Amino acid sequence: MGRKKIEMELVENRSARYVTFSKRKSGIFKKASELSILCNARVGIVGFTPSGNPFAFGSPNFQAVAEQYLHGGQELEAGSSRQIVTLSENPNIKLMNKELSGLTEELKKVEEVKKGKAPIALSDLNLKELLKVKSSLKELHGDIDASSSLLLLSKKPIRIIDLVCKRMGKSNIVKTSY
Amino acid sequence: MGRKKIEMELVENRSARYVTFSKRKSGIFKKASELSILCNARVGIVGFTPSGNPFAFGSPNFQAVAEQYLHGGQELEAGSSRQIVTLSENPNIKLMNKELSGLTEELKKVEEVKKGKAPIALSDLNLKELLKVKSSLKELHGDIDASSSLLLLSKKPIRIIDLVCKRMGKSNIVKTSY
DNA sequence: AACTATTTATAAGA
DNA sequence: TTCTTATAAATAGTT
Repeated sequence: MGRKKIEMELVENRSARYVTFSKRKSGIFKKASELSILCNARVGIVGFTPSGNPFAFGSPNFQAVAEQYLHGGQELEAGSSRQIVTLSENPNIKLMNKELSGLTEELKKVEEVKKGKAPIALSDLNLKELLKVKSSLKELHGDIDASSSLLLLSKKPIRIIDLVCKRMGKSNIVKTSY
Repeated sequence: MGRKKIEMELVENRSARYVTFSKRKSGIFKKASELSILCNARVGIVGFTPSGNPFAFGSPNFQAVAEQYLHGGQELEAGSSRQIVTLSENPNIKLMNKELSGLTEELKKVEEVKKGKAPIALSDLNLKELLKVKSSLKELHGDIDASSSLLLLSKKPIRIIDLVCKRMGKSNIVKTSY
């Protein structure tokens, strides 16, 4: 979509690659936002930049999705949680928080292993990563794991079907119907 | 990008909305795939369709991302896991599997609660959802939670910054730098 | 599912 | 990064 058509292959030049990434990431975020607005869908994107930094996007954000599920949804199942008012009282949310607690437990285990033994390179790495992940999760959506929120809010199972998009070629795609 | 410019608002007509969703979802998946290929980035998308069904996409798939992290990465940290050959031996993977085990434990708790008491509508719903989620997760990427994989593979913490994309308007965006 | 008139996204270049 | 602009792509309305 530019001055020239480009081949669908790695952009060799480093700086050019970063520029391309930046532009296209913005593009995808905009598309996700539009999809969400136009179709009353919810979309979350996570990934890693060319240099390994994580990035994420939510439309609307996960907290809002949860709120919508509790209060706004016109598509709530019969007999569900209309009478529940606060998020923290909702069983779904409680379960999600339990999962986060589980992560915390894992952290403790790793820390204990680390104290008891000579530091292994990988153990150190894991510990750091877990700590980062934990703080990231909390920052991201207040003690609720992102994917857990999304998945638990689902009314139907994720369906694994091949290739959504004929044009796609290489990459592995998980499709769903609606 | 069509015969007419459309307003960025809910497509009222139900069937039209579904058609739009289908087309645009394919579009986003393609974009994500291209971003991944062009920039050597990794991208995961999860969400819900207008009717509440979950959908997901990964480029490359999570398992492949893990493999790349273990073997192919030219950007591995010094002292990390080059000598480790199988995924199942990798501490990161073990931790991820522990998390899945945690989910299983949650399931057991919910089941026990259900047996002991008269079925509450919400408990039933939660149990079903958890079961679905669990099987979905396993199907999706072999006993490894999607977001956990991604997050644990990260070398740096997720950074929460406002608005990536000026054009975006409403939706909440989590930005990152690279 | 296809077909196009148009609108958008974006590759180069500054 | 940010802006501009020529082009390639995506897609809205139709068939």
